[in-house]
Amino acid sequence: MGAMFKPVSNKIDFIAQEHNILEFWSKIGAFNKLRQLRTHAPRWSFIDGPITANNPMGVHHGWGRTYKDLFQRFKAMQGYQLRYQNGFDCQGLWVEVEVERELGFTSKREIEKFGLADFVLMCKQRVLNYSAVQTEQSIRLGFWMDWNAPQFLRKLRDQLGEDPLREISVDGPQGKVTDTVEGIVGRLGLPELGGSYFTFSDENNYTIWTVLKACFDKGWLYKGRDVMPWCSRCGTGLSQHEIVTEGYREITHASITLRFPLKSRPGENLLIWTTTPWTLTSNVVAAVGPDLTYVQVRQGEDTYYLSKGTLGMLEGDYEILRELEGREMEGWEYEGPFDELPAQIDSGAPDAHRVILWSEVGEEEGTGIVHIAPGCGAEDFKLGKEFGLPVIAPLDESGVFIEGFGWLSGRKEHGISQAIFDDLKHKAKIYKIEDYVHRYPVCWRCSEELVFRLVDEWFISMGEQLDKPFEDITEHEKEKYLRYQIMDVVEQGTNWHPSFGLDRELDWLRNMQDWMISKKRYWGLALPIWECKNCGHFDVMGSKNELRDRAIEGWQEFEGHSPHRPYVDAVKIECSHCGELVSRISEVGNPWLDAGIVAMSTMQYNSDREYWKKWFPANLISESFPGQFRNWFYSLLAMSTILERKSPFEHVFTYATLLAEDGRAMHKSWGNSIEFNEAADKMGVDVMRWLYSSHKPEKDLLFGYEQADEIRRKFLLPLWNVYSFFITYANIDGWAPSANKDVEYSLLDRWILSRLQELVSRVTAKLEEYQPDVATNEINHFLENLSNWYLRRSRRRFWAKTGASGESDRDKNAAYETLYQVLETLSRLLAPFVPFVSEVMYQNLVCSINKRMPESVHHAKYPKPDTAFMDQELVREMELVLRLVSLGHAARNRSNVKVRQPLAEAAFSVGMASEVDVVEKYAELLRAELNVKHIRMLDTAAEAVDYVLKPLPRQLGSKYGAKFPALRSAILALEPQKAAETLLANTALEVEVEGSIINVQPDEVEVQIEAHAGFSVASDGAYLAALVTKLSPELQKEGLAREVVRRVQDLRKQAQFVVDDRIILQYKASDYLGEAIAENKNYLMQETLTVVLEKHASPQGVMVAEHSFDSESLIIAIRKHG
RNA sequence: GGGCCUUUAGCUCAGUUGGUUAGAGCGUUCCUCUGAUAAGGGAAAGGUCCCAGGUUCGAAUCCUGGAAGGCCCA
Repeated sequence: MGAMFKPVSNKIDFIAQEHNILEFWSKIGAFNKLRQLRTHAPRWSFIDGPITANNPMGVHHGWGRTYKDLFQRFKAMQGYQLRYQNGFDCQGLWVEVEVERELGFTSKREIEKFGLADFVLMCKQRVLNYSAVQTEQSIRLGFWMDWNAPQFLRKLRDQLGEDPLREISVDGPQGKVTDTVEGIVGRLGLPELGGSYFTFSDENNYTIWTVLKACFDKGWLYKGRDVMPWCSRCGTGLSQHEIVTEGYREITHASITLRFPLKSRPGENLLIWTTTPWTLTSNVVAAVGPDLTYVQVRQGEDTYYLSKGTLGMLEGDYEILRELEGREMEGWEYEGPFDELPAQIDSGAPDAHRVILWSEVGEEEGTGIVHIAPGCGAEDFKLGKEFGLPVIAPLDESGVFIEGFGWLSGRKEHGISQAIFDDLKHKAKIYKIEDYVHRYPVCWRCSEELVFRLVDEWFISMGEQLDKPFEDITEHEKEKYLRYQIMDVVEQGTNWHPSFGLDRELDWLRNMQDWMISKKRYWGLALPIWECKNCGHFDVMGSKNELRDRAIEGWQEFEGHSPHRPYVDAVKIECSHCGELVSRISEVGNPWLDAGIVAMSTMQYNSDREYWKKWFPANLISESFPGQFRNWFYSLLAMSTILERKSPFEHVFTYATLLAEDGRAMHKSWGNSIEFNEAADKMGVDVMRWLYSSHKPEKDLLFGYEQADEIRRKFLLPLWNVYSFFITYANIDGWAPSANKDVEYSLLDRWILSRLQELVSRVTAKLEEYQPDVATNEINHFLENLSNWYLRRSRRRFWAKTGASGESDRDKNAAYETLYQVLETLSRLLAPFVPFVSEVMYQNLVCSINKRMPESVHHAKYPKPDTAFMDQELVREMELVLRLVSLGHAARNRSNVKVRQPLAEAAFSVGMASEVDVVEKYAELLRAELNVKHIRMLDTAAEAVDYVLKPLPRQLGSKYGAKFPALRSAILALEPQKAAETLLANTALEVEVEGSIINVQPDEVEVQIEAHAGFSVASDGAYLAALVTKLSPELQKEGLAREVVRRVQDLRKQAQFVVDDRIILQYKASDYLGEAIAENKNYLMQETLTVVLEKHASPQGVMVAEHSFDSESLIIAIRKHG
């Protein structure tokens, strides 16, 4: 017969094994075979949110990618076909910034000098480079996707650098594809090339054109003039999306309080406070709260106006002259701090300087009088419009003062504060200057402090924010406003996990401003807007063809290039209004357009609508929730709504933030960060994946080695040990699964099999409900049952000598059959979670035996619960047994008698009559586990001295409701012994409550019993275990014999004997111990596989050991027999 | 100021539709097992379930208000 399973070591290097499995998958083409196997299967659609291909991926990406792979594998095993298309996010400032850094550039001017064509090329190269890196890392994680070969991506990167226009041929799924290098790069992810999608692909860019055209047609696309956050280093504005989270820092600025002298009120001043002194150059008016109370105070010669609530900011003593309402100050004219500047004079600002009323003015900081510069702040700008004020915009795009600002012109805004203070000091305008700490916006890419600048940008209109609940929005209003269309789509077509995601998304939609889609940069979507400088009309191109048709100049220059700058900029069209030659606007697109279009572009919306219909909408998308409600989820929803008014996904699975083990964000400089590759090398990815998928997704995950180690010890090793145990003994016995399933299962077998089916059913349900954490909890619990109860109590059955008796052989076969079934099922059940170790188990348990089975566990079908094996009563009974066992161990602990010492008997009591049978039914299990000779119920009459009745609230409370307290006290008032006896005899108890008789059932009251002394006792509620601790000489000697057995086993281990090696054992023992050995000779020989047992004056063998214990002494020596 | 989330043992976290004795792991102390062995098991100590009201026979759980922290938006 010989071994049928591959031998398994219990000393296992999981990480090396993972690498072997990766090789195995690659050798047999496991992924492609899976796709072939499911070619005609029903579809399950997943859209991957693109990962930014700008750096190696981190462990936080590992978290998300584990979920993606988990759900994909689960669905594949359930028999679905999937698209398996990974996505890379390619365009945008984050790539530009890194390339700039590489080139050592610090400004936009340097990029333009360097040349846009080459710069854009380098951006593409960087993306190709890191997409290769991330592909390798993802493969290492076990993430099955339709990956491009990393070496292919690297080759394209290099060829692009050599000559982007050289023609090359590459292999695609449908054959060779020939194009220029740039052309191939632009077609990555398309059907003819396969592999990951890249948001820089031509298809992706042109499909966005389709969306923008649709917006244009609906009148939702417009050019707006607004004051917005601006990074003067990057030379671009930041959208609301970009600034809200990552964009704020605690920063200390010098704040200034200064006086605005009032005209025609000599000696009287408004007191003004600001943290941005440079904006004072552009001051136009001052605002007060109409309902706030203001005071005029005297300090020395001068008097000041400020709000009453801010009096605390004054320095030194003051005298309050009068109080007045803000509205009384309306129209007061004042002298501005920079009225001498040409910009002020030319704009007419000095004549406009006056007090206006603004209800938003508060008293939390400053003086309650707010300086307003409509060219320097978003709210200021809005007010300026409202009041028809002059607008002064002082800064150019690199943050330098433009002409008209006197000594300031040509100087940078950054670092100008001191000079302005000096100037104001000279003009005697300063009241005080002090440091002020506040949250100030910074550029999320380069950390430069933002300024607010008046600029022209392009927007998609979200429509008005109507002041009424969503339910009251009319069809007409939805028709008109994109905001409500998206909300409609979200309400009707999406499910969020966890569910609060819905509220967050709706909250974002309710409040979001118009979507700024332009960016004054270089690497990104070329916004397809051609704006006429002559008449102001603009046209939007909805496709490449439309552009070709409209082109009157520059098409040759552009042809053959991806729709990126600078080539696309060469194309000019004729203005459809005035006939003027028109250029494209210079802006590129917001990168969330690139990611948001993928539900359309990657599924061939524009090229094969039938294909798109098959896969749209996605059944699932999944990303982490911080950020994505306003980013990817939003842009995906927006673009799908614009084109189809349908949700692009049915389910969104979201999860929180990954932090370091110390609970802080991971930062290289804090020394608490772990790189993905390092984690994979040290923890192994099965461990990482289990760590990720067992975490409750909506909570932040603290990732680190301690947790990983715990998972290895608590989950992976026990699993492996059970598996290794099985293989070891199956090989010794030459056992293999057979078709003959006529098996006589033991109670224990039927129990674990029932638990297994329960597990299969629960895990499946929880994965369907997007609760992988609950699923893994179930598995952990099962594994605990399996290794710490089933296997512990079944071991001896596997050791039984084959052929000893028909009964024992049948029992052993049942044990093998059971454990095999459990492990084989587990290998499939666990495959989506831990694809490596489950593959190893499956290969050996299934493929070694039967070559006709699916070649990989990931080709197999997910287990389905077999109700024939389910036995809920058995499961409940075993729960009770486990409880009693635990009490038995506790009683031993208390008595300080070790388990190795057999005891005469254990007596139990239980809370309910129905449970008495369970003790009898499982007596053998209890006996063996607790190492006692006899199991019985506690003799309630003779041994129990005290009873306590415990009315059960769950049963009685729900049955009798408000009567419960009265019933409860009535039961407690009964004579306990008599009542207990009634109940334990399984008969109902008659209780009088408020004049009526209630029949209390035996399972509605627990009976607690307390036992005599003479036992070692442990109890938990009604449950009690008592051990008779008095030892007879026989028991004592048996205990000693077991001591000897353990020491022999230990010696076998040290000698590195195989578990079925037979041995010759020589020993020398003190007298009493000698007797114990002689009297337990058979037991000892059997346990230790001793064939020859010899008493010897000086024991000899390959291993010798000397022991003394329990006042006895022992020398033992072993050697192999035969 | 508004929306969402969180608050349970020293630490990290579970806690099903409300059930009167709130659990796990880590850490600490002790015990134990040894055919899973550079593991395993058990016990002890450790709790105002953030606070205050309310609903209910009964609240960690449901409701209201508040506090602290986080995220998002003004």
